[in-house]
Amino acid sequence: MADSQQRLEAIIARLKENDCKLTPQRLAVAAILAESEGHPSVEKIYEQLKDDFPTMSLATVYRNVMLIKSLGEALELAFPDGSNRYDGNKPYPHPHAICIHCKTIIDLDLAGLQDLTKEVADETGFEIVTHRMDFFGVCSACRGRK
Amino acid sequence: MADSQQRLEAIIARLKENDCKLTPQRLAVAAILAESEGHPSVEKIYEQLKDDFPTMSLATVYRNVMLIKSLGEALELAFPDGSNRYDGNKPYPHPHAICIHCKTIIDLDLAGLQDLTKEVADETGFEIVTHRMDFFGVCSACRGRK
DNA sequence: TTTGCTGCAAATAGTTTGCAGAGAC
DNA sequence: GTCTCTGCAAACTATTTGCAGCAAA
Repeated sequence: MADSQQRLEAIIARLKENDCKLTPQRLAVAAILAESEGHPSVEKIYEQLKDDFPTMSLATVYRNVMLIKSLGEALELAFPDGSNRYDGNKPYPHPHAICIHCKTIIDLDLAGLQDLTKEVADETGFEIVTHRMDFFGVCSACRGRK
Repeated sequence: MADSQQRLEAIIARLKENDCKLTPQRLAVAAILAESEGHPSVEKIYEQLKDDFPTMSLATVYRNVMLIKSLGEALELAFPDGSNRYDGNKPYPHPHAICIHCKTIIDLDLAGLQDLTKEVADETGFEIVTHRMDFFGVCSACRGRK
């Protein structure tokens, strides 16, 4: 989609801004993050790139994902099972629905979220900076399959 | 508080139910989880127990925390930075507010949560089983300190 | 040319496991 | 007495780092 193309350009712009060199490996990682098809893990990104870059090292993927994350252009989603998945397409916090069977992750857009954040701020006296909201369940496809 | 005493008994009951032996180490871990003062990490639990059980092994803490968690009597809170903290006092999913400076974790009770879960179910077709909701920010104490 | 990036391999951190002896029931 | 649990150490996994050569600007 055109959307991911725009995201890629945004990430590249941010990299240039910070005087980072645009190596082929880095651009490839950025491209996958920009698309974020299925919210890939580092391992997934690595596997996707191995074909195009046979000498590609896992460490390089880690370094570039971390770099892009630290520039605020990718969202890290850490899960209790220790797996980390990334979203460079919507790099701001947003709710997800995760299927506990097929591990599919769906982005959500919830109306009540703004109010909820305010409620938290009022209740706790916290200055809320960010949040993490995941709903775990069984997607309709997996439910049919069972 | 009396609350944590009750929780401890509930955990012990569950352990017996599952034919688990009540070793002193296991009871000590259960007691700390029942209280869950500050939502302790495995490391924290270990440190608290080292005085009473000088030979206590970290592995034993891990094993017992995992056991109690798997019996549904403790909630695991995994964070992006890789740290895990546990709540055996309220072992069901509930929202938290986490101070990004002092790492304090506060339990929340949000009115809008039920509606939100329903909204997600309707929007996605998922059968929601559980959720994870954390708000990160700066607590009033840390804000004053700055 | 300069500086940062990559690939490799080794290091690290957090967690898990195998095993033999100890202890709960 | 039986069978699970514990402590220790080793194994493991995911991630990070040091270094020498390579490549982008």
